[in-house]
Amino acid sequence: MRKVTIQEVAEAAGVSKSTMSRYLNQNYSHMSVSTRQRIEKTVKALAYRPSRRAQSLKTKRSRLIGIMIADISNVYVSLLLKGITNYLKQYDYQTLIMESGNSVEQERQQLDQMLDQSVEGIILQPNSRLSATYQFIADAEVPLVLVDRETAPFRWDTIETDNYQATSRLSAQVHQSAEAYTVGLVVSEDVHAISTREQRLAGFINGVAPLPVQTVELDASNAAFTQKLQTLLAANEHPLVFANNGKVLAVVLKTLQALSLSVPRDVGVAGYDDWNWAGLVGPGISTVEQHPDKIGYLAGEMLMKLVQPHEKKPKPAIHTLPASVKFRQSI
Amino acid sequence: MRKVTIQEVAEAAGVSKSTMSRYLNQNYSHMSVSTRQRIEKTVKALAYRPSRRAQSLKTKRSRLIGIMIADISNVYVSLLLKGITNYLKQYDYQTLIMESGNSVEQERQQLDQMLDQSVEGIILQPNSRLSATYQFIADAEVPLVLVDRETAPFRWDTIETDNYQATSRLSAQVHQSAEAYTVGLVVSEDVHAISTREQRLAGFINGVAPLPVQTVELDASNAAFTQKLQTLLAANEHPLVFANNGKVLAVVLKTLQALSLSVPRDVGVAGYDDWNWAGLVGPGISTVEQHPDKIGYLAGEMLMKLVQPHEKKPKPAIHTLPASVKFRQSI
DNA sequence: CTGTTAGCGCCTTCAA
DNA sequence: TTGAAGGCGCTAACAG
Repeated sequence: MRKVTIQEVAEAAGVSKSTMSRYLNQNYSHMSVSTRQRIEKTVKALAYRPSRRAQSLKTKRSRLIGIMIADISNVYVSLLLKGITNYLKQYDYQTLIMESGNSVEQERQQLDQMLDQSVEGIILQPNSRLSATYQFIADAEVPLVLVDRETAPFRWDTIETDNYQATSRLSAQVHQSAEAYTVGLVVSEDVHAISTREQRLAGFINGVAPLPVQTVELDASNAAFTQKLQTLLAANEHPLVFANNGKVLAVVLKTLQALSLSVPRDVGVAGYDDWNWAGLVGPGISTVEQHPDKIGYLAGEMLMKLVQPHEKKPKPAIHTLPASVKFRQSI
Repeated sequence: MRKVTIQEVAEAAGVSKSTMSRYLNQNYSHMSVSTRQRIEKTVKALAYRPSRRAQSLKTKRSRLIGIMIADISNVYVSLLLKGITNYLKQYDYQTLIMESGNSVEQERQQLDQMLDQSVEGIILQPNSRLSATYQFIADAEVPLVLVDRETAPFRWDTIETDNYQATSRLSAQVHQSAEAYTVGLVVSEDVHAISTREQRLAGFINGVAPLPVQTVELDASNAAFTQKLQTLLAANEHPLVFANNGKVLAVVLKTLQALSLSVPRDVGVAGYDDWNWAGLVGPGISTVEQHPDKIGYLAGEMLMKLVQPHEKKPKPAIHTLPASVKFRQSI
């Protein structure tokens, strides 16, 4: 049962390809009712469905939108995707999802492939902080919306969390705490690679001020963190550990468990939670909860505005969404 | 900067479209080195990239494979996707990802759209248990691989976890426990809708036998579960609660926390864990950990075998992957 | 070694 | 109200 073409249905219905095409595009204006019904029946009988490829070759509309994220196994990202598809489902668009694996080169390759597939628009969680990196997308005249992270200088619609504010509010809780912390320890992946991480670090420093703040970078292993922590404890410090994202928070908690450290007696803990599980762990971990689904939904909305032919295009802007701060017993 | 076509590069390089096409498809066999280099330079200068749509219209190869899952925000699914893309990245294929929202009708619509986009193959987490539901895909001669769940009668390659075995092994731990459980309580979404859930229920009953087993269905709220649990406790039962998937486990744990019940003193808990967080919660929750990334990877591999033109097609089979059972203190 | 020609499946004037 | 013809960007014989 090979795919049937417009030619074949047309013949079966006893009309020309042009008439078929008119039917498909709902140009019923000047078509006799009888022809229309005849075509309708034939289409149903043959289970005919037009080929998008052929259509789009002609019309330049692929009905494809590209979504480029850093890591698809990330919970934040999966909720983001949920939000995007949730908005897009009312439209007749399909999503081409690719992941960059946090590599700028791979990202570029994948984006090129997206363009090759003639996507009509792109939602991007950028790996690079430079707008110039993505200029080629604008050159190809493909609408672009950034999510989660921003690039400089400002150029495209960007939807992100209010990281500075939220982190600041959460970490300021340290001043209400019965525990007397002597140092803040921010655990993060490469801080300066991504705008978001920098914003959170800055927010933390602001929130706990005048407490001194140290940072430790988390790579493949947790060795650096473990060592840093033990050094601090050996020096009789009382650290407040801050995990800069959900993945890091998981590592931090597992490390503390492995070291049999008590929270918040030995160390305080706070951080970003993507899983919504932090409330169940230990005494309840104080966290920032983002709303990636909302970010995705809004990104979908923005992109559709840019893609739809007849909408007036709004000026690009940065949209900052508030995050929820959950105060629990871990500080 | 509109997209440049093969025609334009050909003219710029002073060759015909055919020669350009040969270059693109690496048919260098009978092409003078000078032409080749000239083309190479022009292509680079104009930043030319061929249009996949046009190519595929001719060649019937879209380089697109469709992935249809039930719920994209599910952690299991995001790891599954990771596994698939992880395998596919060595090939030049893009993924069209859609979600069915656990609805058979929506699933059908989306699958139709996938076929409209001329995907070369489909990986499907089916919502229906009937193979007949998906016969139209076979009719369209599009290779199909099922993941996570199976349909009957057997017809396509299927990659899934060994749910019965794993659940059985985990729940058999009840016989080693110091706690004297009097009843098993399986919490699940609609058990008979999905093969996987039935397998787990059966495995649980087998593992805890001869302990009596009750079930409770989880819908939007946790009310039914809460009530059932309180009834059992009021009757002085000592229940072992089993959460049939990761989502349900989260609800169960949050409910127990809300009721201030102690684990395992008041109730024992075990279940399926998608997050890998269960070890951090309470006394450590005994769980089955699946390996969705491996399922995805294998699914990608199977599909590529079916899609690649020159491979000999293996007979379809059901591939059952073992899960890990983590014994912790919650039983 | 390279160009000419004829489509792939559909849409879109232009005529009839 | 309908059909014929041309073309979207590319590939693949077939010539030369």
